[in-house]
Amino acid sequence: MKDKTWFSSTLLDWNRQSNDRQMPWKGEKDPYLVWLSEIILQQTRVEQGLPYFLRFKEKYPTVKHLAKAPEDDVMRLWQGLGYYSRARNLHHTAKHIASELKGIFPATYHDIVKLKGIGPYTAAAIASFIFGEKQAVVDGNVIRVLARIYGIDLPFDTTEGKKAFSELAQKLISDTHPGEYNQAIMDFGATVCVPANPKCDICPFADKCVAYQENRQEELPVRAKRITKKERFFYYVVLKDNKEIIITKRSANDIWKGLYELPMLESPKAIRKNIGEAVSTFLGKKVKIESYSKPYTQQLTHQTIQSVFIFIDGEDLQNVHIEGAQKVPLKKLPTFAFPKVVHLFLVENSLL
DNA sequence: AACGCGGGGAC
DNA sequence: GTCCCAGCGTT
Repeated sequence: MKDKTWFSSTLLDWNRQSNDRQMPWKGEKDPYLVWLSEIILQQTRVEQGLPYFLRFKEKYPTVKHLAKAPEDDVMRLWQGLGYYSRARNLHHTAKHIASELKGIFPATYHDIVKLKGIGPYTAAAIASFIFGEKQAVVDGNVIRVLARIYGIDLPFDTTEGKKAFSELAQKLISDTHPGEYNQAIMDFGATVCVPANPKCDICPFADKCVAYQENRQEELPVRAKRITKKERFFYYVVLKDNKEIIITKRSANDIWKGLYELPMLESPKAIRKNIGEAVSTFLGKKVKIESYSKPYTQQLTHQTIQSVFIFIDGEDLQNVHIEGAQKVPLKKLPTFAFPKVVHLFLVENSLL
């Protein structure tokens, strides 16, 4: 019979009998390290985030180490992981904790959720794992597990849907072992109730699972909105001599904010001719194009970006003036964080 | 309430 | 190709 604790006790039984998922931050009692792991894992698979967690823990073992690091160093360590606002907010909050909170991490969900970069999910995770507070996490795993077992076809990416899943999650969480419960439901979603081809044959909920009983596993959960991709065309200008190169920092509220790149001209559509003119206008002086790199196509979640790198013939770096640009020794390039495509170009051309 | 934000892996 | 991933901040 489905009594009040049916869900949580079934889940905790599964966790103790069948869950062998190991991760370095599991059981961690230092709130800084749990916080760090949770930020890294936002919208990121464990396997992808793991090496980053180990590198951050090694380089910044405490919140104070992180707080006194230059932002460029933090971005450099985050390079390649994506969603770079996570790194900026992580650093911002580390400085806030070190200076305003005397290095002490807040101890309640209410106070934790106020921190920049920490929302309902991360606050619930930290509050329950570290402080034993009864706050249910709601992430992609939890939504999928609950949608299937309880047959919820309300779209989860709406205000109404979010509220419904949060309330159900909070109703189901274990009174006595909230932290273990939160960990278990996410492990369960990540290993058994997976998005495609869930392992219903070994699922302890199967006989009560609405989705399984009605064979609707692939239909649940329901998302309301579909992602629309936009196309963008980036034309990068390689301005270098034997020892220096010109780079710029992305500062607009756009993709890759906080990272560095080469001077770049963006076009709403592919420029098929007169690229020389466009580049000359961009640089404010007549230039002759020496050659082009191969086109680099990058598939991101919300946009497709095609980038071409343009080599300029006989350019004199002294006479180039680009707003916000800086000339740096080639040797120093490894200290800057670049978007994946720029990094790849630099590596393929032996500049990095 | 709606939108923007990376990169990688599974299918 | 599409979808999803230990979500969040901004507008």
